[in-house]
Amino acid sequence: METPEAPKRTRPVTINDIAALTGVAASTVSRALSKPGRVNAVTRERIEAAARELNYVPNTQARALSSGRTGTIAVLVSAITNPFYFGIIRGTQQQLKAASYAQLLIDTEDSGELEIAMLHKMRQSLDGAVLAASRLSERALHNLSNEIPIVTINRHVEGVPSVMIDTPGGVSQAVEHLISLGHRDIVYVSGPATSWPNEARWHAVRATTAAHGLPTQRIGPFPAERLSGSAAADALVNTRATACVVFNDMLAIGMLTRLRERGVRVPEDVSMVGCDDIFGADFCHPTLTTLTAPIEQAGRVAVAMLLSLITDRSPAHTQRRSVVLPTHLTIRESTGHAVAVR
Amino acid sequence: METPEAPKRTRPVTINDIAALTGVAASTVSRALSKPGRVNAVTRERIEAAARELNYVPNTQARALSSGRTGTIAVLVSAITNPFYFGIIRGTQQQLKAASYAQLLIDTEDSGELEIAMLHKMRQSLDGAVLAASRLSERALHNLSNEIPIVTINRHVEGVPSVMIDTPGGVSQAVEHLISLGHRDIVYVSGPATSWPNEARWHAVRATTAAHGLPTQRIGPFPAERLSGSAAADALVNTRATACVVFNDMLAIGMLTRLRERGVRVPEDVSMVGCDDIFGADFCHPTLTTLTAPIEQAGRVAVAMLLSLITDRSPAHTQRRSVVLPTHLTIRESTGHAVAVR
DNA sequence: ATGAAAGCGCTAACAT
DNA sequence: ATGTTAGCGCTTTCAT
Repeated sequence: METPEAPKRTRPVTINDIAALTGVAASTVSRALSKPGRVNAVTRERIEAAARELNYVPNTQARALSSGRTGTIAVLVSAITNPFYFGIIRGTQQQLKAASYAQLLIDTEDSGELEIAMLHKMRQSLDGAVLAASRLSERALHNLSNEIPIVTINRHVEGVPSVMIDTPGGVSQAVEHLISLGHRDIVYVSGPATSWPNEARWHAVRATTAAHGLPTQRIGPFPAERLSGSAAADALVNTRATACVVFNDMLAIGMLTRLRERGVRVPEDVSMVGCDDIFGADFCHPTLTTLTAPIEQAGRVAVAMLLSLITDRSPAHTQRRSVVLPTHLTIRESTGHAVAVR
Repeated sequence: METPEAPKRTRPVTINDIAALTGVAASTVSRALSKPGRVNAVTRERIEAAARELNYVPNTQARALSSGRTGTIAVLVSAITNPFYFGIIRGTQQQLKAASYAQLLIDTEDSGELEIAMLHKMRQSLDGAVLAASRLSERALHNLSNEIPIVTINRHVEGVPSVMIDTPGGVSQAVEHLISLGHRDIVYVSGPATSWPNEARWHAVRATTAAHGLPTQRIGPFPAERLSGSAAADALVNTRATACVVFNDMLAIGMLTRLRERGVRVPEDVSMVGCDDIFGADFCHPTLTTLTAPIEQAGRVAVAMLLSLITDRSPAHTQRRSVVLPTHLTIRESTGHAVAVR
């Protein structure tokens, strides 16, 4: 690395230093560095050489101030503890790094107010934002989208570009799987009432069971946390259902723990399907049958869309407004044949 | 929220607008907003009222450009997939938000080159950095620390403020625990060779076994990933040891999976102790006896130190240069009595 | 193709 | 206590 050896804090090199060294104007240096091609090839090379020699690093603040582009993208997650968001963040990180953007991480703590407040405050220091799990109203999202480029994940609002993970589609598959195992009494364990995907998953469960002429019910809502699993598990036992689809793996893993404590065997007594396939779903006990979501990919795609939104001059209608990523059912140990009688 | 209703993108409000509205100079507005107390109470209130009315949001770039303070702290992690770092990030996030700092997340991909390159490039857009798991040499860290305020986590270099999680101290406790269960042949499963904590943990294992007159050996090094657990597990079986201390939980959980596949029972055939107590250590199978580290707290403390480093005018020697956070042994299912014969 | 000059929004001396 | 004036480093017209 060309790190300066001197430990003393020294005045950073600016384009003026390069200009002085090469005998051109500062504006030429700026052009040579930010839009090569708009400058003579040989002078550009001289400038680049000088920049390298002086170990020049552009000042992003100054650039942002005059150009309006900050080179920073915010990624908003609703609760940084949830491994689901680890995957998202990992995906966005990869894609942003590849495009030389910086990633500002914001935890909205599941609060729509905080979400809008943060975005509003940082609006000027951002080129755009990825909203993973927005709690905002359709209208708020719509307005926001006119203020600053945004892409949502798992939240669809007309006119706002989004990446949807097709968990509802997968849920149908999961329910079919349970039915094929002989289950006739399937309940949906509901996540937070404010969660958009939660509603979608519930509808998918209901539609699929209905198509088979089976009844269904939902229990909850429960916070999507491991600790809430206890309450959810107890509620589940009370229903006397033989199988359940759980809002997400986080909650499902919490339920598994509680069921074990109570001596309810999975899958012998009750089968369970989770959603997401987060870190841990493959090594909990029993391992969890779940809807594997392309989480990391969702992060990558969201950033790709956002950057094209920012960069492209193409008219809005040319842009892909929304993409849907498929999920698939990963069958592990937590689902099995229904027993004849409970 | 005081979000403007108009969806049209409009020129942001500046201090000049406030100045014009209140009839004072822009500099007074600046003072009133950033250092109240240096301005008359009533004019300040008028200014604040106007700012509120116009829905003013300071432009961080401009502020950074002229003041040199960016209000941004970088947090560098070596591999964003590891849940250990999510604990750190959660801690830093909390503390930074409380102090109204923005958090820039950087994944160094376990590369010292990337680490120094990123920091060097962003030096001017940062007020400081938290290095969780630095791969840099002592000298590089020392130099860096003169360029920009940094606090390291789990890496001690003279003159560089650090937060140390006392896992080595806990390791001794873990080894005592195993010895008390009758184990006489304990191996250390090594993490990455470049990892500083890895060495410290190994030394602690060796010192403690030696104090009891017992032999010990290490196997590895292995990357601290779940997949590497297979190789580590196979190597462990070959040693015929009855117990092991593993570099971290990530690797340990990977080993658990492999041992199960091979029909090696934990803890009946072999006992295992991990390090960190990451997400998953309490629900893997069997649940993992491990050294619980105050991960989130480490993140919080690191930020607190960093901010005081940045803010305080107190002379360097007044600053806490280093803090050590204790760990404790959490006993779960993966450790048990040694069998007489293998 | 290049240079000169005017800001971007804010802060920080320096005056008053 | 407040106003005036210079920039911070860069990009961007507008000339040449």
